[in-house]
Amino acid sequence: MAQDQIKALTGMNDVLPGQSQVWRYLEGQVKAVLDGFGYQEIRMPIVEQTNLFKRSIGEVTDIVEKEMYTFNDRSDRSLTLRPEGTASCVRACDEHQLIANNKRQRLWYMGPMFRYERPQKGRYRQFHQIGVETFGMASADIDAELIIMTHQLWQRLNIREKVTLELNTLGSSEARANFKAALVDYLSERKDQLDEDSQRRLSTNPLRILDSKNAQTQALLNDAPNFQDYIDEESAEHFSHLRALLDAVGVEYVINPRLVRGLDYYGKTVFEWVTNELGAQGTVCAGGRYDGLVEQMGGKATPAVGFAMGIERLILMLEAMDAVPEHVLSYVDVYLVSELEVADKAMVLAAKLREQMPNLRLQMHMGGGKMKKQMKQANESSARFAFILGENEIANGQVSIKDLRDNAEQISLSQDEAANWLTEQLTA
RNA sequence: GUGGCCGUAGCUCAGUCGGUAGAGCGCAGGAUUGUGAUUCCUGUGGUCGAGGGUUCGAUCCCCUUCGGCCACCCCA
Repeated sequence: MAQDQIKALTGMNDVLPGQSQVWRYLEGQVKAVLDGFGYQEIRMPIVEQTNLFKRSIGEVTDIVEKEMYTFNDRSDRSLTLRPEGTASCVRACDEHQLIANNKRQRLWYMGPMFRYERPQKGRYRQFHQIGVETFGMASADIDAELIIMTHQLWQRLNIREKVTLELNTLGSSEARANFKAALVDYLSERKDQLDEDSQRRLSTNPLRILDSKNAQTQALLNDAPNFQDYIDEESAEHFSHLRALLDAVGVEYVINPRLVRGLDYYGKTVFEWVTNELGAQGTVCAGGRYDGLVEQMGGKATPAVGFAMGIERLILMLEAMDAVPEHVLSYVDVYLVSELEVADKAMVLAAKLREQMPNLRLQMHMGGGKMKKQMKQANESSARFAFILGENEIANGQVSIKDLRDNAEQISLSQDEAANWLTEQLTA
């Protein structure tokens, strides 16, 4: 290997052939579920004005303070590679009047996000999310729909048993502010008993202290102010409505009063799907309600709920659980080999088959070579069948077919019958 | 940003108490001029992550640096 070889940047990964098959499988399953619920795709730019993220995510969050890929372009404007999708989505919806006058929208997007963090398992500097955002719907039924939708996805992906839904409500901004003040009062008096990180969070993001992994801090929190005493009535009703809907549909959840979420814009419902299959990065999908964000960003007050899931994390899960179906790795149905003398006839047969079967995945051997070599290529191609053309077959208008998976007897068919026979085999 | 572990062939790893390296798998060819996945034979494989220091001599010891993995912080 060359020493001065240029390599991919830290935390930015190539998705190689084979891996990409799994990505396409996952994306396909997600799209199928989204289609089933009538959600529409929206595609936003990957780069935005830096201020968009500062305004939406919150100036004092870690994302904005130290994790953004921010640079000046040639016109000296400050631009940022998006660290998440919600801000861009809200911007696009407002800019194009998609949510004017509380018009309802159910939207999704998929693509790369960028955060300058130290990579570790399930966390990369360029990572990929599938995000879902809904606008114009204030009642808890849409919160429930989103959760039910993800629940259905886990079932489709066969990972349902290994993910747990954690649920909480953050209440109204007033309730949250009151609670935050009380919490800060309580903890400030006991500051010396807090772990170092939590002491810092006391001034930056006190609610996050609830999330602390430090045992002593958690013990201290047992006697701290309880959010139940601060929650506003409307949020409490919203939450119980959501719970009733999930109960009715049979989606199980765990109430986690200490689930807070890092971004400033969340209020009322927050949820996370977590797993212990992935080491430290156990959150596979997370979201919540952000009724205040659209207005905060200069639009009209518009209720909104959404979530995002991490594609890399889901793929790690699929692999950890061995939940990738066999057929996903196959990318060829038929591998066509031929003797050099009839290679042009093979081209003609391939063209004919492709015309008759638009969905057929047919790969042709190129460059001739010995039959042994061609068959070896066929075997490695993931094809189920090798189609063999030699002078004998051409003389009889036939094609020989070998099943590469089981050791069935090789057969010969008339070339005209091949398409029908294949259709039968591949749909069986 | 902080901490721990690790960098030897395409991959997984061994090794040299300091004398410029080896296995398995893979890959290529052949046994088998119309047949893969099994078997057998042959071949291909490396500036031992990079730079510097000590030394007659460094892949090995020391320093620096880069990269990877995992964890903290934080998040999908």
